[in-house]
Amino acid sequence: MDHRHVKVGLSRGANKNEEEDNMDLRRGPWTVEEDFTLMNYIAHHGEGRWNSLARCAGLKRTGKSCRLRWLNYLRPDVRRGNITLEEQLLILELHSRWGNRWSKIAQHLPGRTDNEIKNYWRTRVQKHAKQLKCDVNSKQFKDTMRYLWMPRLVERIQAAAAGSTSTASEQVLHHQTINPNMVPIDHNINNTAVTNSSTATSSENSYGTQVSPVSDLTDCCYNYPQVSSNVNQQDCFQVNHQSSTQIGESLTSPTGYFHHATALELQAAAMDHQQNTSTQWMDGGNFSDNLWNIEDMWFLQQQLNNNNNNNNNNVI
DNA sequence: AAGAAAGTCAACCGCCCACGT
DNA sequence: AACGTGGGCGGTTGACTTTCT
Repeated sequence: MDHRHVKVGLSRGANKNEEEDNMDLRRGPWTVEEDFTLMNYIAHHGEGRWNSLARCAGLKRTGKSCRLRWLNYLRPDVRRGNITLEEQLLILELHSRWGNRWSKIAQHLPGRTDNEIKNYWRTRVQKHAKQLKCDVNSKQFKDTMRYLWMPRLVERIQAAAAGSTSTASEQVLHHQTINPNMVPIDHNINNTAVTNSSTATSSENSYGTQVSPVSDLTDCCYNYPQVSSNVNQQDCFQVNHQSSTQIGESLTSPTGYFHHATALELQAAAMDHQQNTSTQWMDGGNFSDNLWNIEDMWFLQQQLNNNNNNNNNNVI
């Protein structure tokens, strides 16, 4: 570990005393001793007034650094480990509503920090926007999230709930049959599901943060390389519009798979959304109803068809 | 086996705003 | 009103790990 001692320049508005205090401040990764010092001080004196806290605690850190370390790592209610399927779904939904308002999104994911959610978005979601060669804020990408990723996430939530007592292969079967109107054709999807379902343990990286192999968003869009390599986008999934009347029977509201608090938060968020007039994905108060609007799926299918026609025309 | 590339995440930076004086 | 200060926020960096070739 490289524990650097760095001369830190003056922040805006810093006075002469602070200039002296700011000299020889530590930067970089926190040591166990520093963590203990900070936790101990906050336990006795509480948080806030971070600059004076840093001084009084004897930490050679900026107040900001102390605050960040406390909020993102040391706080007792910080949840570490897998970002669950439900949390991923919530992040996608809330980001569609609020954009990069990470702290606001984090308020709806108890124990998660804005930094963690931001990192999740940048490393997992934006990566796939790149693969799609489209802007993360584009309508195409948002439609893809809404019509492809989110339904598939819900499917996986359902599969995880139903498959908690079933074998991996049964879970795959469940994945394939749970929605007869949206059948993944790309075998990579199923292979991925087999691989991931059979991998019961989570991979843990060096930072101690677990990334669930089952819940990772990547699994929901392994067909994107096809899209970006000019393979017919219809291969991503099929929608049998003629049998759309079966949808109501075959689909279950995803809300029921959220834990109670999250469901309430979603409802609150939906109410909040209703008060906003900006165009968003969910034009109503009921998240599940809108998520599972088959007419929307049909709409996207038409969009994809149009896109393909345009692409073909361009090629010709 | 080794180097390159990609992925991950803690930590930092700079801007901004609220509040006190 | 103007200024100083603390703190919150989103964007970015870079160290480290994992995966790929």
